[in-house]
Amino acid sequence: MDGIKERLLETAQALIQTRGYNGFSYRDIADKVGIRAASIHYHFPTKECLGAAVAAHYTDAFMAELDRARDRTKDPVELLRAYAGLFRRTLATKDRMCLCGMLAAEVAALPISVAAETKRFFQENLRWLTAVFADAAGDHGKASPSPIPEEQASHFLALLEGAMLVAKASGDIGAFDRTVRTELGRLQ
Amino acid sequence: MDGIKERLLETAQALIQTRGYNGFSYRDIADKVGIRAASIHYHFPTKECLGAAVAAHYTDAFMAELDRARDRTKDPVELLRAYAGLFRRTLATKDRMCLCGMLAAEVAALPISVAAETKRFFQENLRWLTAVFADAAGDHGKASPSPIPEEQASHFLALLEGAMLVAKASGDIGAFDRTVRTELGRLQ
DNA sequence: GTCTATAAGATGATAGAC
DNA sequence: GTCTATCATCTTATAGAC
Repeated sequence: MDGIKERLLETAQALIQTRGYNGFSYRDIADKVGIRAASIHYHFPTKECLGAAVAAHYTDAFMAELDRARDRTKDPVELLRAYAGLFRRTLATKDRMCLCGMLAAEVAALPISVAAETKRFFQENLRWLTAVFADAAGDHGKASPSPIPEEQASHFLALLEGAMLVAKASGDIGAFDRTVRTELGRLQ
Repeated sequence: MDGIKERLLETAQALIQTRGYNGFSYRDIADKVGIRAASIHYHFPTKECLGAAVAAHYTDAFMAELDRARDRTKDPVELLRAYAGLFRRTLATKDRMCLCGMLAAEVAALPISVAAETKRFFQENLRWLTAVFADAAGDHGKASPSPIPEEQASHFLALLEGAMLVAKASGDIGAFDRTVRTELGRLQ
């Protein structure tokens, strides 16, 4: 099951994360995997199929990691640190953008099924983050104006996606780290 | 001076903002402007020239608007509200991504001169925002841990760029508005 | 499952007429 | 300045052999 289909998915994912959906071709994948471009159509008949499969696989893997983190700890700040860590790993180890952050920017140019999978990534992430922030609010006895969990979630996700863009444009991952550290410190 | 060169720039800008640098062609521009694709090469010999000119023009116009805002008021929160308003206009009136936010995501796939202009946009924006936050810090007599203006600038820019991505993926501009309103309220 | 061959169209770019 | 014509190359996708 760790066959060629997975290698195609991972290679396509890397290409989308660095070049965008319209910035890669079947041939680019073929050259990296060591197969002919036409052969890819056997596994993924169209580029839309491939793109949707990549986005779905990415979202599922992402959410699975988040659920594992939730099994390890219930501490909200610790969970948010783990959450930010997922984004950091993408940026630091491969100099890639968040797959769905990239696709979100291009959403107007995407086939519908790819756009739909992109939307799902954000929906599920916002749901997970909202639960974490709602938990955190319950911890303290509602101090100060008590922020809305949904807005905190949207804020945190936007901050991380944007910090990745700033880091990529500046060529400085430190910018991402500083933004995350400050935000986590503020939440504590 | 409001001739065809400007129409080509504006059309190319709109295409990059919605489809990305690799998501449009000379023919796309030609169809919208009412000229043949080959004729564009007279004004912009290569796609790299065109891309760099679009980014440069965008950054210059953006900074010019910010300087005008600075002439109107010195109130930091009012300036940040105006700053966020520029991003909102892009998102709301044309459903476009910030040009350089889009290019930042694709930076690994860009010709060097286009990547360089993208970097300049972020540098100049961070410089402007840093000055605003430094001003704001001087207003009060250094209350609490006194945040670093450079980090506040990077944070604010990242938040706006990311909020645009979240809004685009969700198909909900309200998400952008809520994020901005909450952040401005927090800064007051 | 992967290959070759091929289609049908898009792409960035150039040459030369008007 | 804009056109037509043309180029070499790339792109997604299909058909059929192995």
